Amino acid sequence: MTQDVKESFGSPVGSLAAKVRTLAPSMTRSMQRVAEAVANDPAGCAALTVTGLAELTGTSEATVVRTARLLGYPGYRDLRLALAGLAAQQQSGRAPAITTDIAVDDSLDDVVAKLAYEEQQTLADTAAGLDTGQLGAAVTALVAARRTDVYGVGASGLVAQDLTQKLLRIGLIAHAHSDPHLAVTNAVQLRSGDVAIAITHSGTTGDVIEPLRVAFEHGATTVAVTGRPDAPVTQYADLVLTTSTSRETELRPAAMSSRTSQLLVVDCLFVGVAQRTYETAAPALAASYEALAHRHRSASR
Amino acid sequence: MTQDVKESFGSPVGSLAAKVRTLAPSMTRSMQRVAEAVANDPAGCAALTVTGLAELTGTSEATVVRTARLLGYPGYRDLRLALAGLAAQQQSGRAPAITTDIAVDDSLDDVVAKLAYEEQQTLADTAAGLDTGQLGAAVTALVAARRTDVYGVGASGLVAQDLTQKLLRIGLIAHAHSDPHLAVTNAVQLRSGDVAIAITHSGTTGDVIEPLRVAFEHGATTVAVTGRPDAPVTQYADLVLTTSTSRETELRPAAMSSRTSQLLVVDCLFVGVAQRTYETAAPALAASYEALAHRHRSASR
DNA sequence: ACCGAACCGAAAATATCTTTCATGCGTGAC
DNA sequence: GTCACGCATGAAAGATATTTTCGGTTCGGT
Repeated sequence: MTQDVKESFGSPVGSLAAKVRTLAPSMTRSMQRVAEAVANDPAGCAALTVTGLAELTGTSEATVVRTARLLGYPGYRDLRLALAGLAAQQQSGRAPAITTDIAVDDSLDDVVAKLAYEEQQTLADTAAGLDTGQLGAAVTALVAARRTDVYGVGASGLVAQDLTQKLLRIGLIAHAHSDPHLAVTNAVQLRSGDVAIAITHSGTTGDVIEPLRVAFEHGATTVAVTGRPDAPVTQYADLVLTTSTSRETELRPAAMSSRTSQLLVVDCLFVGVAQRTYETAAPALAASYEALAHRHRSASR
Repeated sequence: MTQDVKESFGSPVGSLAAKVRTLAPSMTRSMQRVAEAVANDPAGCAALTVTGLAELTGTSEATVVRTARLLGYPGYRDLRLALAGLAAQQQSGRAPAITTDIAVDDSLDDVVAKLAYEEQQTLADTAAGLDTGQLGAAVTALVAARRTDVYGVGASGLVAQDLTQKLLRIGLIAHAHSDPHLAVTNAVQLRSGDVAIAITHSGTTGDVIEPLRVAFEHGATTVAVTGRPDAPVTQYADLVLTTSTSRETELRPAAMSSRTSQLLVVDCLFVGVAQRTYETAAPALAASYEALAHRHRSASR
């Protein structure tokens, strides 16, 4: 009954800060000012009218509305409701635990705690921002695919491999490509009914975009896993799965949190596919487990 | 209509319901209808305009506003904001109810939520169980090492590669080996002052234990990253970093959570090393970032 | 039955939000 | 260096939502 609450606000409430971070790069200066104000003080902004917020940020009503739209709400009115919700949530939940960045002179205990906390944050943000519609469509495509190619270079290449490893274990035909030349030559083989997945945080990695483009033009179902839903890579993507973007700090490159985020998306894809193909996936998983058993020495007790 | 539906929730919700009850006697019939609707379904009402709520309750806008005033708000607008907050709180209150395993017939929304939750758990467990003494010793060894070899096969192989990628970016000499033969032949080259790291969840993977043993016997500082601190692999490990082990379920192989756990350990190692070598690490990170820039297409705007 | 008071909703008045459009600024091409 | 183009931006018009006003209606008391 009240299950569909969050839908009526346009999007999950908790993810606003994450969404601001994700979309900030694609915003204009004025819009960024508005977004920042909103992210910094949800409660305060919820109390303001369009005009008020426009004055506060030194912009115009139109800009405020545009920002609200970009954040996924039909208009400012709805953004405001969401903000009110956020504020209430924030207030009821205990201290937001605003930890500082990792510093050079932090103790190892601090490092461990902060890293764990930040990765947890990343997971929460990703889960909140993931479009299950797109995810479902991607799963459907994967289940039906004759073959699946996954493109990724650098840190994303490892995620690509992780995905293919998993898919192979449940009997799907999947390959990961990190060599851009081989990726393109393989992409040419793809056709309708096949799936191509590009993994790139920035969404601008040419080495990954190129094979996806080729796959796209050959009629394959193309999926982009990226932190920038408006990046070039999405141009050739039938489906876009957005990973979260977190503050990058000197000691903690973006690669770190984007990897966590990408892996969650990949896991979701995998579990989704495993569910749909349960009849074959379950025995396949068991079989691969069995096959590996002899490579393990018996554990000491 | 069920008057007592929302009793079980926290004070904020209860307070509204209580206020409605308290004030009900002093309300006129139409106002009671409005108040009741609001108390029964805050979320639903928050989505409605004055006109909408008036129609829903079969009354007029004026009555709705009057009711809002009676409940202590300046007008309907503010009541609506409060309702949105209430709804959000209510929603978040029921969130921690995800304790069950992922089932075949779970919706994708559930899958995403459960996976994120479980991985968050895994991170917390890992952070709690990590021995910072051992971690510090491992960091010290890495910083001083002439070269570092990392062994891992299967999913752990990707973690091994992740670690080497990171170490390379801050100027350390590191290699990942997933081919057991090559791993052993390379391990022979190691000597005192070098570091060998074995990554294996079960701690029983022969292909990984063997090169670690060789490295150990050649005097290298050996580190085991494993979920079983008493497994065979630790026999040849000077230092043991324990990853957390979570319940394995049919649709969620252990590889999934062990990977999350291993990656956190690896990140901690990396940041630890980066801290200690900050003078050289920071510029090296910046340089590698710079070098990659030209491989990215300019972002769209 | 008549009076008065309070309730109520239709519609006007106001506030708020949204859209449109002209302006100016920056950017890239020539 | 200059020009043309596109895009961000805010002012103001237009649309919608909220608040107020006001007259009709109901109901209890006399």
